Amino acid sequence: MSEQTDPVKRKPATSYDVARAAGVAQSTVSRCFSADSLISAETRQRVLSAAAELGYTPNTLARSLITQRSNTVALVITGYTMRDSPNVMYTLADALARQSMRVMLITAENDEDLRPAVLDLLGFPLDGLITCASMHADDSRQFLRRGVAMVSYNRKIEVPKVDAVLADHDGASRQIAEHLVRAGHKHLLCVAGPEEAPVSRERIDGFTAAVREAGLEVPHVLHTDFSYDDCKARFLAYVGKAKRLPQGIFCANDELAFAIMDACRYDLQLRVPEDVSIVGFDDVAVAERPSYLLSTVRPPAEVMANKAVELLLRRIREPDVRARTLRFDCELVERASARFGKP
Amino acid sequence: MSEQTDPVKRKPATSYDVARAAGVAQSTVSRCFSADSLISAETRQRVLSAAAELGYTPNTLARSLITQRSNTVALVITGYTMRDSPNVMYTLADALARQSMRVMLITAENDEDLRPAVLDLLGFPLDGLITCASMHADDSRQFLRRGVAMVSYNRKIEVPKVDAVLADHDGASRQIAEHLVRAGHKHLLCVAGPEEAPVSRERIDGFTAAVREAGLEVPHVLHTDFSYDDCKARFLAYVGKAKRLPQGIFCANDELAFAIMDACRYDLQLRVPEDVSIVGFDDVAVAERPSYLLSTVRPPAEVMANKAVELLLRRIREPDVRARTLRFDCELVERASARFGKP
DNA sequence: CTGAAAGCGCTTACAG
DNA sequence: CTGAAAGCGCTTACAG
Repeated sequence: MSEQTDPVKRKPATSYDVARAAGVAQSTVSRCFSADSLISAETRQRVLSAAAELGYTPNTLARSLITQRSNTVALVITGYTMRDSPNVMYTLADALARQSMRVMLITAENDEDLRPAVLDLLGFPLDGLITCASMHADDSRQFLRRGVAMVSYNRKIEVPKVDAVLADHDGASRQIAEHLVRAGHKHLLCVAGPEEAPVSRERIDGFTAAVREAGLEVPHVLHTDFSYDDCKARFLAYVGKAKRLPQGIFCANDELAFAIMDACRYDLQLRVPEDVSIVGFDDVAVAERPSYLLSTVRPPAEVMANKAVELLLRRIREPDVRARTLRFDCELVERASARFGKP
Repeated sequence: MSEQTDPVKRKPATSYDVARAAGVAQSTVSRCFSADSLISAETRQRVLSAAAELGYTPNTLARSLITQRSNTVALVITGYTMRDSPNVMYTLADALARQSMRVMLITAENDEDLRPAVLDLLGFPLDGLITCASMHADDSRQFLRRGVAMVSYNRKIEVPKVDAVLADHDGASRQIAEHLVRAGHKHLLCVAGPEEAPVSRERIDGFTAAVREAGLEVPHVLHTDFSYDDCKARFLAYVGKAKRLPQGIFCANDELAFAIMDACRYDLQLRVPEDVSIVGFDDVAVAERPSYLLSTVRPPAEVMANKAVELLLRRIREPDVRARTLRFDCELVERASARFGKP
């Protein structure tokens, strides 16, 4: 039986192996792989070619242990948010990668399921963490205590030293309400996610507050699990036993609005917007297609994601500056699915 | 000026700190945090409460360095795939998390941009890597050489010891072709992604091969950048100067099919499927909505993702078993957008 | 410019 | 059951 080493099982080469091959000290090898070290061109050349020969790359884990920088940022996100706005996630990950940060992805179906995975991360010396989900204040403090910089994306957070990037859902929802009221809609309906979904809640609250302030009857809120099917079913059930059809429907996001629009058109044979105005939120790609032409609200998601990364990097550099909350205006996108009243 | 330590800047407690607080050796502390160590209940109790007091969690980096297991798997995925099938990514990440694996996310807009980020990862002692993008064979070998288990998701890969999980795009596309031919469609068109997109190519190749074998004229292939707008524009331009309209259109994915359907209905005033049959691929959620009712193909994406993780774990345990390629049948989903001929 | 040495925070034989 | 010691693979003062 030969002693040939199988390349698959061979352990990666270390700086000692390279040092031996190049006839230098291990510390010299190390210097060749850090940016600003004084190394003679000739030595560097020899070391680098020995390294290439052995397929050597410095072990970043060992490096992190000693530099106390892991160059790793955790991205915490629920399955729902990921499926619903994959682009937010892509933009965050991409912006991080461009800053030479590694991205650790923490995901689970909802905030509660996320928690064990998040806590498990306490043992990993992260440089930073961006959360697109609501975290327990206690958990956040644990991370802060370990020196992890934190930024919250689209979730309010009341923990000191945690920055936040928020879309002004409240303001946009109020504008929608005002437009619908001004156009003469009297009977309004809201279609929301689950009771506890924070973004949905914010949007619906803003809308109903503005309707109340306009002196109209406060709209009924239909809660759903955010899915198309559930939304459609609940809406049809609601309409079935309601005294009258709503004239305007505000949905906490575009997917809900599509379900409502389909239900109105294909199940109830209503014309949109002649019989009913429908408004969504997010401006996903499908919204502008001719089959929907959904009036909606566009939060500046990419800008916000890039800003979140910027805030995070700043906080990594200066951990003790006061927490900043950046609030971004959303753009109203008026299409054919709703009658809006101009001021 | 007081010497009060700011909790935010305090370095995380180490096992030595806990040992001192509990009056035991550092190695004893370590034992309390590994599963199957012999520790007296009393000692463990004392150590654990000291640890809780200090907010101590073992540093997984240091642990990995010594155990040679990082419990980390890299997920390599392009922006396109991520936006197009966020659910694949979620399923992969979730399955990994359930196996107590950490997930490192590597993303970039396309295969080429992905490369630097992937190579950067060579320095991180991964346990495994799942790629949803095409990797250079050389790069794959570098990982294998470092003992990283690899699985390719929906990309053929010819490197030994790399497992693959594939949908049978070829077979499904051939079936679509046969159905369209049998229903009497003579003039067919294919709408593809970019020339080099591997999944798109596989689907289109299967379709055109079957059409050729059926003795019909080989369909023209319209290449697009996968975006709705580009697809629509190129299609309308093509139709504008074509001698006749195609009777059946096969699209490499559902998004392209939606663009084609909208163009047919709203720009060309054609009826679907009376004037033209349209078929997509993927069965995204929008496909079954009443505004589209798209006939399409459903690859068992969740099953495949779970299987990919299963293969990966198996290969982590047994690095040297022969490479396996699992090919999954897709389901034809017949809706209203195409006339299919029954055999 | 280069080397010898200490140390990052752990795990794990090895004794006792 | 517990402790002392070696070592995982690096970086970085400290000398020279």
